[in-house]
Amino acid sequence: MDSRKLKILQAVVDEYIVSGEPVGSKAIMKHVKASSATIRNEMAELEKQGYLEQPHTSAGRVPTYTGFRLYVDTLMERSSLSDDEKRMLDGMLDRNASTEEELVSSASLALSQLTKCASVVASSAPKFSLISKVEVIPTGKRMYVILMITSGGTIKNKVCRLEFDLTNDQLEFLDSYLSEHLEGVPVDEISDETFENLKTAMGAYMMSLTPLLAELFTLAKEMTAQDIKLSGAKNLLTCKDFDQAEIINFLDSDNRREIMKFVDDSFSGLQVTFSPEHDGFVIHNSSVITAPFKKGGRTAGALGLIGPMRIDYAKFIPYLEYFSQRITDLLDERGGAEDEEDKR
Amino acid sequence: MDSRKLKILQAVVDEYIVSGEPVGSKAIMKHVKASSATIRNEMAELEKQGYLEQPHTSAGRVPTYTGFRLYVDTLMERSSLSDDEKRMLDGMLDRNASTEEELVSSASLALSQLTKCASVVASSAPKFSLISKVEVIPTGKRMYVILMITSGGTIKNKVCRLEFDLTNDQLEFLDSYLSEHLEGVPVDEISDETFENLKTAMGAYMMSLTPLLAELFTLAKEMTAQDIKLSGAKNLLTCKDFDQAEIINFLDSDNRREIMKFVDDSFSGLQVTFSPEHDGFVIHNSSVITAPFKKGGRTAGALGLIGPMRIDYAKFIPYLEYFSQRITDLLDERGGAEDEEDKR
DNA sequence: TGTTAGCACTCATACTTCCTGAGTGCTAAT
DNA sequence: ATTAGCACTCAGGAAGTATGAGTGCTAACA
Repeated sequence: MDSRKLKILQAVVDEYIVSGEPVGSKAIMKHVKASSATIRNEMAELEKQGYLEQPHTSAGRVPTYTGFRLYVDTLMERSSLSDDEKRMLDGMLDRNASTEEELVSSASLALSQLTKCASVVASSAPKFSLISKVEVIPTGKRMYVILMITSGGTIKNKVCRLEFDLTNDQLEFLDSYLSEHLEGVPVDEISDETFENLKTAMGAYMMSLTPLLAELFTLAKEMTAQDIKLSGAKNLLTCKDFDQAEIINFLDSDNRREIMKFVDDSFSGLQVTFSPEHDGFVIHNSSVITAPFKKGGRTAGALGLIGPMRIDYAKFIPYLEYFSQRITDLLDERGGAEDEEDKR
Repeated sequence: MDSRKLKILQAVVDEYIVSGEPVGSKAIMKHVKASSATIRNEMAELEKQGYLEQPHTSAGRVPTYTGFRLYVDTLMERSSLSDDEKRMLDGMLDRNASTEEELVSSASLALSQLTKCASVVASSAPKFSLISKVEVIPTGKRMYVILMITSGGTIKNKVCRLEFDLTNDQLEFLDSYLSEHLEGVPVDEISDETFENLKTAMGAYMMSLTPLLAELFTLAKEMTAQDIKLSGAKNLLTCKDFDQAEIINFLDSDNRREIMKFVDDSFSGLQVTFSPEHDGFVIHNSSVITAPFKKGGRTAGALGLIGPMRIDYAKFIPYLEYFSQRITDLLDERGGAEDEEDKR
């Protein structure tokens, strides 16, 4: 492909990103040394090739997603972060966060504020962490709380109501059995089988304990469930590139499902995806940028940005990369010791 | 006030609630035996008295909030629930909910779906409950989880990172001290003073434990914090009676603060409030209906509905009342035993 | 004296019509 | 291959024109 044509495409995208309006041949003259007529000819060809399109005959051109693809993959000139910017981004991270979740959330919040887009955090973290504590705590007549903590610092609990009160014997037995057989086990290795073993091991106590064990089991499942959190969703509502009804629909729907669609691919590295590339992503005209972050050398989750296709990639991609890098650093810094312990 | 005039006002409100358009004199003729001219005269007077207003000269009348007030307080004919309706509402309650929160949430969700309004749950429950368990659990190098459970079944935890690892001695001492001195104490009696006492009691351990105690203290505070949960907020977005920008603003803002404004008054009994009556409630043209529910004879929270002023009060108020009654029943049914225990 | 029929008047809303200008494609000259 | 020039297109705004629902007022009526 002609180098001038590429330059023109780049110019169209650049202009479109800032203006949001179809770009005409005259506007391109600022970027490319050629007359408007020449540019028009080239643009007509770019349109034939599928990189541009015209909303209507007498309007300028708008990039198609294929055009954006080419732009993001090869044309775009990424701006690198100044020290000031880095400081600013650092300042928005909650370095005092005591949990991974809080740290990543603060990045997500910052991103959504900086970009006026929605931001998402997808964690796959629990998969690699071990159960470090299971406890059953009585909290009232026939009420029990099951508490589970992983080495990664995730804590969840479930309340369980039984038909009968447990005797001290039962509780003691249960407690010691659980700590003996579950602590140190990777969360994602808890399976139906584990559950069955557990039930039979309970022997005579089985009948009364089954509902409790069932809860325990679903709790373990919930711990491994991929957690997805959206922040700044309202930014999408006020974004004029989107159809409001569509956004409302999205916010209403179980959007985690939707978001999953692209999260799975995101763990391998920075990725930009456009809605038409993801069959059936509900928000038309949107793009999603994701960057994974690591913990102890392993991918622990991803940070993402959902916005219109017309987004300042050159600026926001570095933001995203910087955040994911910082998160990785911070998690390693503080997490190193813990991980060692886990492996013991 | 003339009985015919009241009838006319009632008719205007009734019509307006279903149509959402200004109501003209002809439309009223269906409800009141009088010519349109007479009705017009009466309406002119109702306007002078502040119950109605005209968007513009050649339009019908719209009730003012004073008009709505009169309607809700004295004019409206509440529909009583049929057995079928009751069954339907019952079916939407999650009777298997193991916590109060889940139960009330299910009612809130149901309400928002039935009414196409936003629904809110305000719980003041923790105020009356006792701490039934405090535990500090080590979960990794220098990482500790503080767990707190109340008799009401609320469970919260906080992660805390210390500068140094605690010795077994310290942990043991802490644990026994906490269970001895905090368990059984009403959550809302935890004060700065308690905190200070705690610190001095720690004696030699104080230095290392202070950050942990601080977290413990804020955790206790969080337990008493009034919890407010909004569901079905997107219904407000699609409601044409509202200004979308205003709603987005509301959703964006810390709306709990806003909602607090009327929640406080709501615990005494069913209440309908209109936005102009609440100085500065962000959503113009809205009304809020709240109904308290009880637990063990004491108000434990309130269920609320936020919608446009033009809302089917006759139908929705009974819904709300029914739900809050059912919740009260269910909580007493199952909670009775627990409460006894609490008082012990 | 209260009620009603009739009529002139108002005004938001919707529909048309017209205009403007940004932008195009094509042709002919360079 | 590039460019100047020109005729053409068409979205979007401005201005004008119905339409009709609804009003207030007046005068007649029971």
